[in-house]
Amino acid sequence: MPFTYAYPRAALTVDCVVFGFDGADLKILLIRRGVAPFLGSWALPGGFVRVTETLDDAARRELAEEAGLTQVFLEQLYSFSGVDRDPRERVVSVAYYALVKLADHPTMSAGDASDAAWFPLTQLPPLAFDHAEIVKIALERLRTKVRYQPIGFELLPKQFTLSQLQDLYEAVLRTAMDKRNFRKKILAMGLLIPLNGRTQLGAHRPAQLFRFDAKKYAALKKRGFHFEL
Amino acid sequence: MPFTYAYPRAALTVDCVVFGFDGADLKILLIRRGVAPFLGSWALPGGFVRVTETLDDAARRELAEEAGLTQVFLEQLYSFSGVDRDPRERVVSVAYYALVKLADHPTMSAGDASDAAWFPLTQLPPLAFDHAEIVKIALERLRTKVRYQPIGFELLPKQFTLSQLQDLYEAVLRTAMDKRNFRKKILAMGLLIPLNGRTQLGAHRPAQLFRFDAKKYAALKKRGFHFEL
DNA sequence: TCAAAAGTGTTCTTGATACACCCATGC
DNA sequence: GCATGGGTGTATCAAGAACACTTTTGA
Repeated sequence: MPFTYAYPRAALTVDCVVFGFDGADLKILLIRRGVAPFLGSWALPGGFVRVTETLDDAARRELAEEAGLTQVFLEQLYSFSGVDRDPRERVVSVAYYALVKLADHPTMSAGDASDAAWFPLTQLPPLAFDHAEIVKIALERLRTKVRYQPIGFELLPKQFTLSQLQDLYEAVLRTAMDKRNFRKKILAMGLLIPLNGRTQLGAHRPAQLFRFDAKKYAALKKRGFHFEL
Repeated sequence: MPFTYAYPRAALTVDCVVFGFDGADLKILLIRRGVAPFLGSWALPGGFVRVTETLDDAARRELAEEAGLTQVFLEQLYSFSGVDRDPRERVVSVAYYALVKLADHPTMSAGDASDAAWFPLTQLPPLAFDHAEIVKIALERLRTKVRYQPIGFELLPKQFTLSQLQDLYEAVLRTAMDKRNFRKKILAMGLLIPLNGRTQLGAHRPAQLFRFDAKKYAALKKRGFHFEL
């Protein structure tokens, strides 16, 4: 059932850079390709956009199909249009980045995709197409955005300790931060709600758990508040 | 000469939000449509992406064809994909925003487009398609970006006074700024080169002209400097 | 000489930085 | 009782905010 047009058209795809944090390293989710081209290579989850869906719809559908991920933070990143980025034909890809609570999706053994795995950013394998470039842009975006919007919480479990939060920021921004100043600043915003539960983990003093107060943030933002860390 | 594909494909367009500054108001460039749909309505300059060109190429080509603009600051903004955003068929549009030195392109009587005109942002006519939404997103981007990247200079002539620069920031950010503090801060960055010429304008004290030192900025940026105003 | 925009310093307040020790727990 | 990470306060320094008058020119 062919579809014909008066002028040639590029194919349209979405690709998703999915970030996760395991408490130590920032990681991204890759899928091993089961079809040519780049058969057997690692690639970003993604695929063709259907003519009946928006780009956001397509990105969410691909995340669900290829990685079993739903309900994740997802934001459009950039559109990539190099004329030869796909060896088969002209393909324009709209890239997204997603943030997932790795601890909540335990071990995350992927969906129906042939093969999916988390890679630390420092140990990425060679990637198909121009996906290395897309990852680079996504990382830049994450680094700048995490500083002035409270999106870091999307990478942590709903309940987290201040040390976990600081570890996350240090991993994303690749900088060491002073513990007292970090706690002072983040608590001064009044966006973290202390919970009565506690965490024990290993053999140490239990830490206070917090959750991010999204409603309060939304209200403050309307009144001109700017998150910044 | 039809082109056929196994699956239906969306058409792909680019649309450009072109900002200009006349010394008092921030303006955008609109084109009056000469074809259906929205015949006679005002719309953003833009058009279909050819299968042989990148998105950036397409945006620059459309700016040249429809508005006679070349050599302008141009940056990809966001991709819009509402299923019904074009009444004819499925069209995905990649939006760009451009900054032009309005004073250098004098009166800017447009290119070969049937009709082009500059509108102050406060007095925009109804726009075709979802272009009002695109303008809104572009304006948000401009407002956030102008504060931490030196792109404001793209809207001023190469030589400008500090008052012109401050007027620009006040127009874009819609805030009043203190003259002494503004000058102190911007000069402290060391990115403005004072010129020996002077401007006279009306019947007042001449003002020192400056130009932006793009080379110095590039060098500083590499060493971790962050522009911020 | 007047109107209009250019230009210039200091004080105060606020937020950022630097820094070291005790606490609670499991082993 | 010891190893491990959790938790806390102050003093200093830098940057941002507030603020009013003199200068230069053309008309």
